[in-house]
Amino acid sequence: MSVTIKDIAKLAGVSHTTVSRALNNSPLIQEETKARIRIIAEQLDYTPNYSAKSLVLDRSYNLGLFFTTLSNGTSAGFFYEAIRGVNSVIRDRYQLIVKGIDDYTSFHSITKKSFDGIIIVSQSDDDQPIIEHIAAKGIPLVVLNRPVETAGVLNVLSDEEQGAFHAGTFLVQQGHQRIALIEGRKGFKSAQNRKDGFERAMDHHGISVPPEYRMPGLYDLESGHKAMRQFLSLTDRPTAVFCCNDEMALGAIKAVFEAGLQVPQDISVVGFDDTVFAAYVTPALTTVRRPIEQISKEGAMRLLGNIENKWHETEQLLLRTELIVRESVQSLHT
Amino acid sequence: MSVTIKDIAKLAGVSHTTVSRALNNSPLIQEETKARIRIIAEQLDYTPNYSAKSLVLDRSYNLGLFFTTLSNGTSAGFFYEAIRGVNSVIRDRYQLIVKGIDDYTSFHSITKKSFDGIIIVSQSDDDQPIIEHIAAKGIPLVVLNRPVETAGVLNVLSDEEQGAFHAGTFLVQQGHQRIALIEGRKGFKSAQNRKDGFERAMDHHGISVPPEYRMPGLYDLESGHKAMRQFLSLTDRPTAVFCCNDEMALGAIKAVFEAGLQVPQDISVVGFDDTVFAAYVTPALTTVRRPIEQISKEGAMRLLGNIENKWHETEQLLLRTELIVRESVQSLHT
DNA sequence: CACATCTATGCACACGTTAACAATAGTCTT
DNA sequence: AAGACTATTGTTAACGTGTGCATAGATGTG
Repeated sequence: MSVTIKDIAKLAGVSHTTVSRALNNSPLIQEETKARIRIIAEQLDYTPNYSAKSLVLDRSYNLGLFFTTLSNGTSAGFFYEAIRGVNSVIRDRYQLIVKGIDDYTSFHSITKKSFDGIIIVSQSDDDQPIIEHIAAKGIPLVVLNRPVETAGVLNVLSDEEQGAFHAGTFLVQQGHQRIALIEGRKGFKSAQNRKDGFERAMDHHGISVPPEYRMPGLYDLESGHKAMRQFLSLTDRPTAVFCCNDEMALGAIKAVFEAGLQVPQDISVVGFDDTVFAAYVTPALTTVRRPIEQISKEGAMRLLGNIENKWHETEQLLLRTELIVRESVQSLHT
Repeated sequence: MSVTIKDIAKLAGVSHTTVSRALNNSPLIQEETKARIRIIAEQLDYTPNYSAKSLVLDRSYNLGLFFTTLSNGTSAGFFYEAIRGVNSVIRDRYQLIVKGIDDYTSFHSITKKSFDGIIIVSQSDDDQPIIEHIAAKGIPLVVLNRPVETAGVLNVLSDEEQGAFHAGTFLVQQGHQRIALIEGRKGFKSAQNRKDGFERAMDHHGISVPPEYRMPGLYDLESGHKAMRQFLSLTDRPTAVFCCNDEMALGAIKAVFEAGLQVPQDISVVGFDDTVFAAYVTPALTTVRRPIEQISKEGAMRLLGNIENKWHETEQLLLRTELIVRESVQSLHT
């Protein structure tokens, strides 16, 4: 039905071996012959059968891009930027297969034959089993966004603990003492890191955060909203709230306005991630920027290097986060 | 290196054909034999080589999910919901390959062998060539989000013109007369539809929209911001602005606040899409909801039906949009 | 000129799987 | 009891491509 190298061979009056070599630009074939074969291939609109190639070359031309989950807790902006970053690096060379790890009932089908390499955007320690599985199968792997110790696994992430530390410190420097925290989704590593960084900042500046100034969150708008309402109901309410991501910050700000109060005049809010809308909400959100697209690009480049040079570099790459000061924090200094 | 059916055959003392049949649960094989072979396969941790299967079965187990572009103009929320919807339908049965159409330099590699089916989330008439190409190759195809006439192509979309008509009508009903428009990205079909619906509403209610009440936009925050600044500089500024998506609406609202004015007291704003944050901005955004996840699920289901039953249903499915009234529109009736 | 060397091409097989056809043994029918 | 039929398994080829080895002609070499 579709055109094969044998069809080309027949028309060119050569063996299919010669066609194969010609199309792969083997030095064994005369330039003249190559040219002739290429023209015929072109005319017949020949496309190689990748299944056949894969079978004999033992390469799948597939890269996996796995997220902890596609259903919940992964923010859209994050997801988008990650895919975009990876895609911009791999372009034509591989097909990008997107999956949620929680969609797998068994890792059985993840083999060296079906993936030339895998990128995991990991948000949770629960991803460890799949990481071990992939590493054990000897598939080139890079894990983004979460520190991983597994041998032979590349690792690219940003220093979120440090970012949160800066954000916390900034609040203190602006004169805040009563500072509350809305935590990230339980089980997500980033949630832990951000909380840790925040608390280190508080400790470092001798500020204590009482239990009623801590609320759990789910990284979504609604949980930020709910948490802030809780804070507002306190008799001694905080003057500033550190939210573990921008979406929760947005929900929190909403709650403040609904209570008839102002951000930042009555209460200051800090987010994390610097999502696209952070600059455009009112007030513009002070937040911590995390170079997601750079992380995914860097990760993809390292993965390709690893696949193609068969060269394992286990070093961890830690990219810097950056505090972006906008308008959502009030200085309490007279 | 890796386990094949021949290895299993050797251990089971049968031919590899029997193993193949057993693992595919062929009725030709005795239950007892099947059981024995399955156990051995399990023990050896056998995984079929999909390249080999593909080669002989002439199926790739791949579904393509193509977007007009991954780089620009596709909003993150939209992208996320589309992938999520499709993914939830296909689950284990296929691998989902995500691509931007503008990444293709040639459609040459898109063949029946490499994709069992394709879903295009199309935003622009410029996608027509690839649609024709895929249809010509006889690959099952469903186009989402944009009307398509090409024969044999399934089509699922929402009635955006109607949604925009409702939004425009709503503004008029609230007593607005001076109504401005921030358009969507040029070349995007949705931009045209939304504009058309809006204008039909204006015509229908006998309201004219002068040229200075029309600004181009790019579907992003910044262009909405810029357009609104333009409107605010008019001596006779509009009382309401219809923005062709929520992101531009958010940018527009920002511009209003920056000018020291209030939404909706001084100026009303309507968006389109009902993105996750629409309910959480201040004021909560009145907008048109578009069932993206439903569209993508419906599209994926139809595609699978088409692939598996080889059954072409060319009918177009038009899903309803819905006006979500929140707080960003002021009623001008006393 | 006989022999070695090099160049361009072909032959045959391999990759792992499925499927058409063949073969064998057992069961049923009349 | 012979022929037909059934149930189960095996033999062999096929899918499309790449590669080790053989081959044939050309060229060089002493």
